[in-house]
Amino acid sequence: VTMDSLVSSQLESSLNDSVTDGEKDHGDANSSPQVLLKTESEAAVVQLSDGLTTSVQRLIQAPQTSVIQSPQVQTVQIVTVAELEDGGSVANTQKRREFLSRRPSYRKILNELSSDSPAVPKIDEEKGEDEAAVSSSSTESVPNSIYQTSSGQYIAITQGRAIPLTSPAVETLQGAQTLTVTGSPTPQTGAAILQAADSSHQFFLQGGQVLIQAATGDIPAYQLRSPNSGLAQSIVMAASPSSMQSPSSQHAEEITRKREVRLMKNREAARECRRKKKEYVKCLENRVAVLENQNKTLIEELKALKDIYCHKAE
DNA sequence: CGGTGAAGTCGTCACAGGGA
DNA sequence: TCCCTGTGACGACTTCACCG
Repeated sequence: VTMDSLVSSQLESSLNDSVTDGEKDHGDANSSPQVLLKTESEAAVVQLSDGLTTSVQRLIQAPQTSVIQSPQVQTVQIVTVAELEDGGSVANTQKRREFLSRRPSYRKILNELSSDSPAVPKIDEEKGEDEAAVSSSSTESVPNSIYQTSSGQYIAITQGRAIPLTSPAVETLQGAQTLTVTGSPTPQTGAAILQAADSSHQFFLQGGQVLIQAATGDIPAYQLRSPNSGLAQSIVMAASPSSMQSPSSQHAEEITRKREVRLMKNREAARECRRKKKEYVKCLENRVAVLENQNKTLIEELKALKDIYCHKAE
């Protein structure tokens, strides 16, 4: 193994791709693949023993004066496994895009990191497990989000599905009508069950939200309200498109609805992705701090050993 | 106090990859 | 092959600090 410098522990890519794991395998240098590392300005080229060439980026650079060159703790960050082309004929942007699109998800990366190091927190596979626990009935589920489409349809997104909502039994309340029709099996103040239009799903309205009919007429409008505050959080329209439109426009309506559902889901996905990305970056920063500390400790330890050795030699 | 640039946030699009 | 999900890119918008 030849290495010019101590490089950062593999962070970005899967641990399976890492050359060695400095935190874990201090005494297991033999199992590491052979690498030849040629440092360049920012990145370095690593040739693995199996002939695979890859680009390596140095995240943490050891001080130039460092004398620690133990092969056991040398780790590299593999940025891309795309083969390096001699002429570099592919445009930079294209390469960059290729690299970016091939990155594994933050969840994957973090979970792999966490499986290696218990200090690294895992990202939950499923968001809202606690919420799901609230629901006990098999037909009950907790919608991640309730939306109104531009066509006026009121839908809930749950378990990756968009489900239209309606009211199977409407109670009249002094000009306002509640869509909250059944009590929760586990009674909870302000909690309610909402029945899906296809009767296949019921939704548990959390946070004491109730659905109030806010307008009468051809297109009923509903508001999500908290019983405590009484403030309307949003106005939604629960009319079914098919009840108002000709069959010819239903197709276009369906396309629009599908598009809106897709946009909605993508919006949520983007939010979730950004959240994970932040978590991931935070995790990396923590790891950098840990490794820096470790490095510092090792340098001090080495200095102390050197001192002892020099004293003995004298 | 208004103009301005940097940084952050959000929604949308495009696309790769995985599962059915 | 199709559909869905995750994620980078991009533009629009907001917030904030700085400056004249």
